[in-house]
Amino acid sequence: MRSSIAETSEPLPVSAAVLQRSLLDWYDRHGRDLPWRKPPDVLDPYRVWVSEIALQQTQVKTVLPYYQRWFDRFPTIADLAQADLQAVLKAWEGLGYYSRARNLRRAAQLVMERHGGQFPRTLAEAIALPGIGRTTAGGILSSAFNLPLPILDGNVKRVLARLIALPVAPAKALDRLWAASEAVVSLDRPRDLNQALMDLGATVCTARKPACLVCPWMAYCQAYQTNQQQQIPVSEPKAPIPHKVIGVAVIRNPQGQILIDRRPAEGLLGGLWEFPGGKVEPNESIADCIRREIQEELGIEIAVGEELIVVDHAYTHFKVSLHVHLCEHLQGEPQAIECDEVRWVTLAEIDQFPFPKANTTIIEALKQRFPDA
DNA sequence: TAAACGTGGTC
DNA sequence: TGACCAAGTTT
Repeated sequence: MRSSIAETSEPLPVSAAVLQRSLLDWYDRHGRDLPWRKPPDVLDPYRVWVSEIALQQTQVKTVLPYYQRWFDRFPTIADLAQADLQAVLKAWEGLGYYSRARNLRRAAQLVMERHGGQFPRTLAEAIALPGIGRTTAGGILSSAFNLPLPILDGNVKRVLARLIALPVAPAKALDRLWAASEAVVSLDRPRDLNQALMDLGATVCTARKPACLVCPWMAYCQAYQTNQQQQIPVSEPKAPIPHKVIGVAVIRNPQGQILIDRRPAEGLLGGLWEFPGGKVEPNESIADCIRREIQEELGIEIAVGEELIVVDHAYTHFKVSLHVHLCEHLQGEPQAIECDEVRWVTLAEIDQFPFPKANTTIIEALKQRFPDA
């Protein structure tokens, strides 16, 4: 019994066989040559898994320099499972979305416990691991084991939204997009088909100025055929993001050491180190803010000195201006009140700790200011 | 369901 | 400079 147009309409504008043949032929000639895509890497589920996690919301070019380095440090799932969280975060430093690194390590431990150190081969078992959703699971299993499972990452959403001329934002039509992805997955070459979909999105069916004239799906693309490729996919309105002004302290002691703290394990930049500080309240000076925050967070008194640098940084859902001042420790033993740990370190030691990007900018400024330290 | 969660590149 | 975008998952 068919109940609605939406449920009964075909998921694809032409047969899957036609789409598969044209796309795979294009992929054989124009697909990208990526390390996790060819043997021996593609035959190692661990390598494919790490690449899929690193590539979440992250472009290939950004991931490339991290990829081999990761396996130098954590050659096997067992090595990752046993590694210190701090070492894992240091290897991930700069990639962002640090819950990915925490989840990767935790999932490695679960693979050891549940699957004897072998990455599981079923969708349900893969999705049960932290940090692996349906897209990543499909990506890993199709790539590593050539299983016919659909994916729906940003590239595929855009490609399929254009192919079917989706009239609403992809987030509002995930069921239809998953159905289209499932319909187009090749039974012969699922690995190549999925990789081809992503390559098409990354290199031809791009967000801005898609190269429709060289697209293997030009003749079938409902967006192109109706000249809507610039308007599709429909974008969602985005909420304005707040801008916070933060006072930050570089606190030095008479030995020339600097005080850093480790952020709580979960949440924003969880487990990473930083220079202490906090949000400037209305009608509060930067210096007053820094003194107050350091008293509240670390329980010590400091003297706030000259400004070292102002760092503007944009996160996904807010922006900050870090007003960083050089400070002197006056009295009190630093306590980890609103963080997980505090340490005095020298500039020579500081590179051993994982820091978020905005703080590495501060470290660079410090090294310039104190080149002999 | 919507917000939280990083960073680098482009226009 | 600011807005937008890029191989999403979690809560």
